[in-house]
Amino acid sequence: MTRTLITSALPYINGIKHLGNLVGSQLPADLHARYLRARGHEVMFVCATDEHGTPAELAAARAGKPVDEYCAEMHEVQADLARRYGLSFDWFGRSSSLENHRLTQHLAVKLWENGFLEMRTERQFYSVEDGRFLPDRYIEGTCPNCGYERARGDQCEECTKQLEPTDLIDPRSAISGSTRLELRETRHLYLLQSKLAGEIEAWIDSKDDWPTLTVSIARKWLKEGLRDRGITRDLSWGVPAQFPGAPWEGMEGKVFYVWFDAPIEYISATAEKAHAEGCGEEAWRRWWRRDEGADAVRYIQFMGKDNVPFHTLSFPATLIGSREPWKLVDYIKSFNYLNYDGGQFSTSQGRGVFMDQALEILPADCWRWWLLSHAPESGDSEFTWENFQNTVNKDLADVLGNFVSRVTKFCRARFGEEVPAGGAWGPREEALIADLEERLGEYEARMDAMEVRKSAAALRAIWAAGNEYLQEAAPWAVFRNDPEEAAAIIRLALNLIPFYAALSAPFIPFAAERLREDMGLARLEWPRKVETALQVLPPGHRFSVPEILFRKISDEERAEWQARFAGRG
RNA sequence: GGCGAGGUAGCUCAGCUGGUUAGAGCGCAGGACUCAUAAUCCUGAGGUCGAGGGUUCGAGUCCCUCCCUCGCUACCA
Repeated sequence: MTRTLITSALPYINGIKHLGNLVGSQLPADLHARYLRARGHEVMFVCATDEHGTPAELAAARAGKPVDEYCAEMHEVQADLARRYGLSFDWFGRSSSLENHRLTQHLAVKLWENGFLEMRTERQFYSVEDGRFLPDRYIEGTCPNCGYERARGDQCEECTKQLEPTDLIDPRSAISGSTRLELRETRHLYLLQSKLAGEIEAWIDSKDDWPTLTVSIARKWLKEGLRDRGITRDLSWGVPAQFPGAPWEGMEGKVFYVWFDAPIEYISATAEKAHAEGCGEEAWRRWWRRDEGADAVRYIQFMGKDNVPFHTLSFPATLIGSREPWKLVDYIKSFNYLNYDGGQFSTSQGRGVFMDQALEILPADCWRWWLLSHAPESGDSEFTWENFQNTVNKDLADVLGNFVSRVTKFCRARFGEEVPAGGAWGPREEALIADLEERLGEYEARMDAMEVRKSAAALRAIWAAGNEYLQEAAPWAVFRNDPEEAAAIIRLALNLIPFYAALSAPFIPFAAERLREDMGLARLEWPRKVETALQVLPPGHRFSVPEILFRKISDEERAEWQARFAGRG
């Protein structure tokens, strides 16, 4: 049996994510995980909150809470949202876990021993009033080029000129506005990516099946020359830069950079699960250590395009440089951005729909379906309320929901709430089965290839096939003269419902579960053969007519939501 | 500025290594049906494939120039 390891980019801890974040990593990862499990694969699907870094500290300060407490709370909020969206993580961990502290320090030590870390002294702005060193982005001042007064230390947003913080006129802290800034010396560990560039490039070159988006981003960085990267920061919240249980001379009071420890959490999260469940170390190591079975694992990462450099370059550099047999990613599925109604989602402006708000107005499956069927795979894609309304109403309510409705209600009216006996399938049914067999093959091929939008289209076509069949077979007309034949038609149509539920579960798990229950089945089986699958409900099998599976979105609601989420500014 | 991605029907998007009249879904128009969430099914009308040049027997697909959008540019994550 194939074992598949799936990781989704880690959502950052400082707030609730918007739908663009969801569709860029966690949701497609969940789709694939659910699909593979249904096909009988052993899957390990892990995710976690990414909890370190300056923004987490600042968000905690704004909330008036200690950072560890803030992170613990936000982790629960995100975990709860994940559950409500049906994200089927085998483990949803925390990058602040003990496991991650240990492993991050372990890997750093290995890198140090192998000569891939170096201590360097540099000068950096220190804000006396904030009591902290400031990342370039957190320094504001007047742009020497265009005079814009709110230019950031890395770039002026007005004239797009690249800047150094020292270029700024009247530099001040973006956090407090304080101008008491001093250049102070500080020492940091650097990951010598330049020494590993050759190995990384060879590794990237061996991946001939990766999406162009993934590879082109990685190649670009390699072409420009992989630079060494500082992996420690002068912060208090994070993985202490020290040896496991012992100080690291010169690194006192420093923590590892969030981007160094975050991807390591993929591994640590698997260990968290093993420990939480009282399993031995081998329970997680068989997924991650090539010397302990991970060579038989296919490892797939899902992420937005902004994460690609870290997953194609710096994280592999960490693992390769450790000279330990860690599992490297086999396939990276990356996504572009989802735009919102002609612009971008904006957390600061409250523009667009956020994960919690979305669930206030509609069930998770509606969002899952729209987002996945419009996933930004080839380029940035666009969310509009009109498109969303049309898609939900047409695909979910009319094509799928109404199919279930018309079949079950017709059966109840003519035969009662049980699968009718009598009649036999003829050429029309054989043709449908052959057609479905082909469509199923298409759907599976798309899902195997992780072509998300095309998978959705293939699934929709399977739903539509049921309506086409009913229209042609017209059991309501046949019933008048030949109730037996009508019974055979309806028996087949009823059996399409669990068939659809099984195939649709990766996309719309909640609706699939309701259908399973209403059709009186203990579990849904992925169809091996269409003809067999369409006989799981035998004559006499009881069912109940489902409630409306998906209600429609009215024009009034659409208009109201459009106004509500337009944001300010 | 540099680099990357993209600009294809009203909308959201497919179009692999260049090859007959450029596709899908939605929307729209007409028809059929009446079991169903005023649902479904069938048919149809819509595009000088961002602009201009070039290569070729032949280009949405390759080359050049230009225009527009978005992203990245390594200390936001």
